[in-house]
Parts: sequence; C-alpha cells; structure tokens
Amino acid sequence: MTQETLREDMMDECGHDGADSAAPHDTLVRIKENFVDDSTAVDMAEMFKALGDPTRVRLIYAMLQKELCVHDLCIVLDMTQSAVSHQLRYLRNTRIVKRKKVGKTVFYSLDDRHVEEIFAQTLQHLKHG
Amino acid sequence: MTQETLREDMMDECGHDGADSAAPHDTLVRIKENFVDDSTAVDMAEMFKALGDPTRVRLIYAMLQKELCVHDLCIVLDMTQSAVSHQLRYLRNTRIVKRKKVGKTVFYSLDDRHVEEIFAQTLQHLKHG
DNA sequence: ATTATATATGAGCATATGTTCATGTGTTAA
DNA sequence: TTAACACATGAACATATGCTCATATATAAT
Repeated sequence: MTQETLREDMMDECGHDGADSAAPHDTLVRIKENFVDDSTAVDMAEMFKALGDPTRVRLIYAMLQKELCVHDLCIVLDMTQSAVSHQLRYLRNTRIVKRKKVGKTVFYSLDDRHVEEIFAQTLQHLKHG
Repeated sequence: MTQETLREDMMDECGHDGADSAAPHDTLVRIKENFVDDSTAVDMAEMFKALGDPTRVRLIYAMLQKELCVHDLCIVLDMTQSAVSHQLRYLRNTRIVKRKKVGKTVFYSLDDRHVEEIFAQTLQHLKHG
C-alpha cells in the first residue's frame, strides 16, 4: 500500500494502531465520530477564503472604521472601481458585508461583529509568531 | 474618468467629497492615515488563506482534539498520505502547526492557541448568518 | 545489507482566483 | 431626453491552488 486512499475499514488491520508511536484505535474512532461535519468544514473554509486576500482584508479594515461608499473605498485602497466592486460582491456573497443604497450611492458596512474579533485574534497570532 | 486608478492627489478635485452621500475629505484622509500597514494586510491574508481550505480546516479540527501523526491524520480525514503531507507543510510554513519527530513517526500539533479562538468566532459568525 | 515503514517532495494537470477592459444598469441633473 | 455619475458585471488573461503520481529521504527491523 503506497498511495491508495486509507479507508475506515482498514483501521483494524493497520499495524500502526496500538504501537506507542501513534494513537490507539479507540482514539481514532472517537476523533472520527466527533469530527467536524463536512459541510461545516467547507463553510468555515469559505469564510476564511473570503478573508484570505489582501484587498479584501484592506476593505474590511476600512469598513471597521466607518461605513463607506464604493467611491470612497476606491480612494482609501487606491484601486480601480471595478476591482473594488468585484471584491465587494465577494464579501457580500459571503455575508461579511451588507449594502445600503442612498440615491445612486451604495454604502458598504460590515454585516457581523465577529469579524472584528477574528481580526483581533489573528493579529495576536501574527505577533506571537 | 472611468477606470483609471484613483490617487490620493485626486481627492481635492473629487466632486464626491463633501456631498452628503459620501464621507467628507477629512474623514477619508484620517482613514487613509490610520490604515493598516500593507505588509500587515498581506500577513493577515496569508493567515486566512492558510485556513481557507476544507482539508486544512479538517486537519486543524483533528489536531484541536489531539496531537496526531501523519498516518493517523490520513485515516481521520480519509485522504492520501501525499495530499495530507502537502497540506501539513502548508500549515507548517504558516506557523499554524508544529512537528515533533519520534523515531520514524512525525507528530503534528497546533502551534498557537489563537487558532482555537478564531475557529470559535468563525462558527459564531456562521450560525448568525 | 536488505527490506519495510513513515513521511516529504517535485512535476504535472485541472480548476480557481484577482485584476483589467469594456460595457451594462440604475439614478440624478440639465 | 440627454448627459453625467455611481456602481455592477461578463469576458479574458495570468497566476495560484490542491490533488495525484512517482520518487526521495530517513529510521527501524530482519
């Protein structure tokens, strides 16, 4: 066995199991049973992916200070309106930001207070390293 | 002006400025001055990017429960050793996990307590939506 | 020494991502 | 109605990503 997928029904014959260099069978079974739901993992990954781009991080930072329209976000980030608009759509689809239309102007703001906490924790992590 | 980059020196002539539909000049200047360092935004984005994949989310979830060797992580995630190893390297390069070698076995564990908090906050965010 | 085990890694490939360019939609002003 | 403004969006293109396959390295067992 070199590269084929390891399946649950192989756990019994896995020579690794029980050796003191790896976790006992029961432990692995328990971890698998208590494991994250697949769709939850996907949802979390999508959330992080949404935060995983410098432009979007900067957009969020700007909106942390104040609700802003697209035009002003372009100025603050020094980027084209198209690029900013595309990224705002991304953040909107992920429900990270919300829109408020006033005349022909559209204001964007954060849709969730948790993002601020996530940012704070991440900054802590970066300082630690 | 349709698509060219908006620059700071354009803020004075920006007709948008001062209209009640957008932030006044001073506010934008202040936001730009207090703005995130570019390299900080990049670092944060890289951190989030590292968390922004279902496989890596699942790896982290497994290690939240217990330090585990590569072999056992393959079993828990039901993925090939190569795929898991590649992703572990990614997480290692981002300093999210650390290695501990015992004989020919390598144990991986989380290198930072903040990750747990970030995951908790993110779950809160997902529930809210 | 030879073989087996545990993990790491380079190359290749299909797909995803982020920006630009051009253009579309909706709203206000003249 | 026409023009101007604010924003949205599809197509295209270059780069990045995540997996597989084959193979390398390192340690242990025979």
